Amino acid sequence: MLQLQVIRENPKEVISRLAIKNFDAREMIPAIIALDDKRKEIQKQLDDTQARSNTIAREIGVLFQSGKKSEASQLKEETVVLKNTTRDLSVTLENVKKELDDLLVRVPNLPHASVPGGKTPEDNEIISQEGTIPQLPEGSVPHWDLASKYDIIDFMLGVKISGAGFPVYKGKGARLQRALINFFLEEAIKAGYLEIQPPLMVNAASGYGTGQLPDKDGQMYYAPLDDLYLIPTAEVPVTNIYRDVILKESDFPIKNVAYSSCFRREAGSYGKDVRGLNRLHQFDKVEIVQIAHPLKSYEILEEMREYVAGLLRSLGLPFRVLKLCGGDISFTSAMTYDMEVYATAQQRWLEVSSISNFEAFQSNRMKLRYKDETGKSIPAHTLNGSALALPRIVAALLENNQTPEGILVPEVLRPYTGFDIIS
RNA sequence: GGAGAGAUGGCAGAGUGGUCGAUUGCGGCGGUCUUGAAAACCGUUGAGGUGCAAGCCUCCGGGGGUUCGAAUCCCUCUCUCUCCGCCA
Repeated sequence: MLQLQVIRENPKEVISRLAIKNFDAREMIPAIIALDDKRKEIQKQLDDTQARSNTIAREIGVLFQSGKKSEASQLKEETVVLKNTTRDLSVTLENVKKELDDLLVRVPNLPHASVPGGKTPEDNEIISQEGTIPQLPEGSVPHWDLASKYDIIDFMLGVKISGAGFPVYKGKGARLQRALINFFLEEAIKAGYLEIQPPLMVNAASGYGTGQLPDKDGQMYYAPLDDLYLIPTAEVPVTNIYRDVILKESDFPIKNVAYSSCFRREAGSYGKDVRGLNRLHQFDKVEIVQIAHPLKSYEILEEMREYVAGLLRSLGLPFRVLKLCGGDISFTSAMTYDMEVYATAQQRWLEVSSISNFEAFQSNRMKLRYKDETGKSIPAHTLNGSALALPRIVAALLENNQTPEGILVPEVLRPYTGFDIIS
């Protein structure tokens, strides 16, 4: 969530920046400030009452010790009134705080000044495009047909075991996927990331920390018996490592990489978009997370974008980079780049990575701070990006690399797969 | 799943009703000494709210209660550890 200080200091700017995200905050922001004023006022009254109670309690202690019982019991009478006042003020304060918090958590992150306006994905800005879109041979088919032709991914078997959106990878399909995971992890380690193997289930506090809760609880699988959520991305457990942590400035930058399975209910999705590997309930992803000094976070966002671009280049996939517009950027993000690869047989771009700077939005919510040279606690900036999401990479590789002899494995993967063609 | 023990500052570990936000040690930071370092010695060192500041308020796992006053007593929840059971 946004820092109250930011809202109080620049209410007009906050409102106009939120308008870029198509969020109308014209009523909300003044309401938040008014509630905070009220909070301060009640807090002051409560503090004064408690200060008086504390003074009296100390005096009574002294009086008892010196045997002045009647004077002590006289003072006790005043405390009865103070106790009632304290209780009433505490209740009021809690209510105001809750009301304030309910409003605050509904305010999206401010988009960075460079984020373009716009309402739909069509308004996203195409920053760059590289790689050659291959000329496919006669009789080329989408990846779901290749999957069954070479018996490497079985969608119907997944339906039998679990349901739609839970494919079964077999043989060279499974090995290709495992090779990609290892390749992505090793590249990240070379780039200075620390590998993390996080839990795949998280508690509610972690869901709140990264912003999946309370908004998107319907998108996560939930185990009510144990009150645990299946992670939709490794971002959740990895970023929450740093929840309630106060870092030193010398700790920056923190670079973590994690492979995990990801689980998404994708409630409400249907149609051609969900065919084959395009959209799944369970998929694998390698995620990079950085915790950064606020002055460095945008530099790091670019570094992460360039890192992911490097992965796509080495796999030989044609890709483009989008800068998301205000309407398409997520609730928690200040700036997001999407990376899309071209799946030639489907003739469409598939999103394989989303790289975001959350600035202090997540940190503020999960109390992730660092101490500056004056000893003051300041929220750190958090960033993350997919590097990369597996299924759509697999889809694009299968489609783009198909030949009459079989599917060619990119050079860089061969040390990991142990084979160079799927036939 | 059954039985027992416990939860205090970055860590270790005192404190069982009255200036205790908390003794002490380690660690961290600053200094003295030293060519430099170590050792030794001195000082400093939790978080949040509010205020120009002094200060005031809150926090000893979470919540509730008793009391003029709770880290300390009571209830409750959560978690951790030990033993038993089960188990990749």
